[in-house]
Amino acid sequence: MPTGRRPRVTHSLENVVEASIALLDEDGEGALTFRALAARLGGGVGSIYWYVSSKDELLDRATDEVMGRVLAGTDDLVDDSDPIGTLRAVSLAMFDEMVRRPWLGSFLMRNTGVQTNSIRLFERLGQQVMRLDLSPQQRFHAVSSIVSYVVGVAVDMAQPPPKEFFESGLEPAEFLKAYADGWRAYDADEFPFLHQIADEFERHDDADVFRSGLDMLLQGLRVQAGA
Amino acid sequence: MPTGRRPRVTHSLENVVEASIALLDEDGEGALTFRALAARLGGGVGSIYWYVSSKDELLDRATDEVMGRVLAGTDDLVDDSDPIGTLRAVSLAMFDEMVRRPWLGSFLMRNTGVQTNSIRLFERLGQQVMRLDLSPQQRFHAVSSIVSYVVGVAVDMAQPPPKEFFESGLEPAEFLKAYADGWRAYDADEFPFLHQIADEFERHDDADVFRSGLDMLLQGLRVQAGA
DNA sequence: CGAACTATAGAACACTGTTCGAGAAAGAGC
DNA sequence: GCTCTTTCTCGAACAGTGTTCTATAGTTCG
Repeated sequence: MPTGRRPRVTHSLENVVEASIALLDEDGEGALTFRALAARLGGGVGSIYWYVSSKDELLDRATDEVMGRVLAGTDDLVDDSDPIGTLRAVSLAMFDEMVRRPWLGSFLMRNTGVQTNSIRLFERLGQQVMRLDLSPQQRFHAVSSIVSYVVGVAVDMAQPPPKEFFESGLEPAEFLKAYADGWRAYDADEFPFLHQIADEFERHDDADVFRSGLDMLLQGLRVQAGA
Repeated sequence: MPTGRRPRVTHSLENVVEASIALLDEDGEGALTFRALAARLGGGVGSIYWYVSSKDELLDRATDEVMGRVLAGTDDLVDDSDPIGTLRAVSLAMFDEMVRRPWLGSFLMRNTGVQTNSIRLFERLGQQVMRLDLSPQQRFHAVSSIVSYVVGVAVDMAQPPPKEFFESGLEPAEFLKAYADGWRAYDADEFPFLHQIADEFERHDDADVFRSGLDMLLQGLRVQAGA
């Protein structure tokens, strides 16, 4: 029984990581500060350092936690009879999670010492590539490239729309149009590609773009494996 | 003639951007602070805000400046008779610059409103893709994917080696080995891929990996274009 | 009960980007 | 020569950050 004063709060690593993820989900990367986190946990700033030795470690732990969920969620996507199909399915699952949590991309693959689940995902992709007729070096290159591509798209999506978006309260579609109009403002003779592409960009879907590039990559892999 | 007191310094946007790039080159992203920048310019902190309205803009300007140099440096790489070869050459030039300046990757493609040269590079890639037999949508997807891949690799390389590297003063090669040993410490049955790959990783060259993935991507593009 | 350990709390520190206002330098008009 | 205006410099001050430190509350265990 507390002796009258406000009772002290008690934390745990799970609590801390969970609250961190919640803050990141709600308001993005900038919302995760030790003070905001402490307030959410109902305690003091210093306490967090009992469980985590720096903000970097906190971010790594949060990232690793959601990567763990991705890993678990892709368990039944593994189909050993179709390695490339599995590569595709797992990559798409990662993409989905990145759509759900745009902050993920910024921290992915930062400190593989702590982010064990990222390594597990790396391994999962690798095991599929092992079923293809490739040299170890080719396998290493293939998985590295897929990861780089996924991370690249992730970074793209991690960028919040400029603040003008929030200020002028435009719909996402309208904002896309405004962006495309920015391209159309360039000189048509000097920038033919920008003009040809503006329409596509205006009605594009991130998932389509992602899938398209992924399929190019996998097609290249297929050719390399001599299928 | 100054009246005895220390004479005032005079700046320019070029000066400011130049000094920023120098700081970034010398000690990385963390070294660029307004105070360090002011000290280097021999003036006060406030003056910088006359030329630039925020640190984000400063970073955008610095990034755009070096992208401009990449753009200029790739002028003579353009070979209209070999679109895919040109895509490859331009991408490799970007990779080279990212090796030289690891901080580049972190800021690439952040604010296309300010980073005009990034758009020009986008256009340069696009014009090559326009020579292939593809739909506008396919072209848009192709260039976006290449850029995502390049940025993904850039981000990989932007990560400074953990501080243990500086502390223990290891050679780069030894550090790579230490990293590979970390992989070998995982259970061999559960992580067959990690083990098969450890040797490759230990003696890998970033440029090889980059080229390999790029070629996969371009091979996929070639197939799509029905060549 | 008392000692040892685990864990919490919040003030204090060093550092960041940014704002602000005072004022110096340089022209423009007369 | 003198003003008035504009352009630009400067550094103190502010709000916010991650991190460190120390006091101390709660718990465990002998």
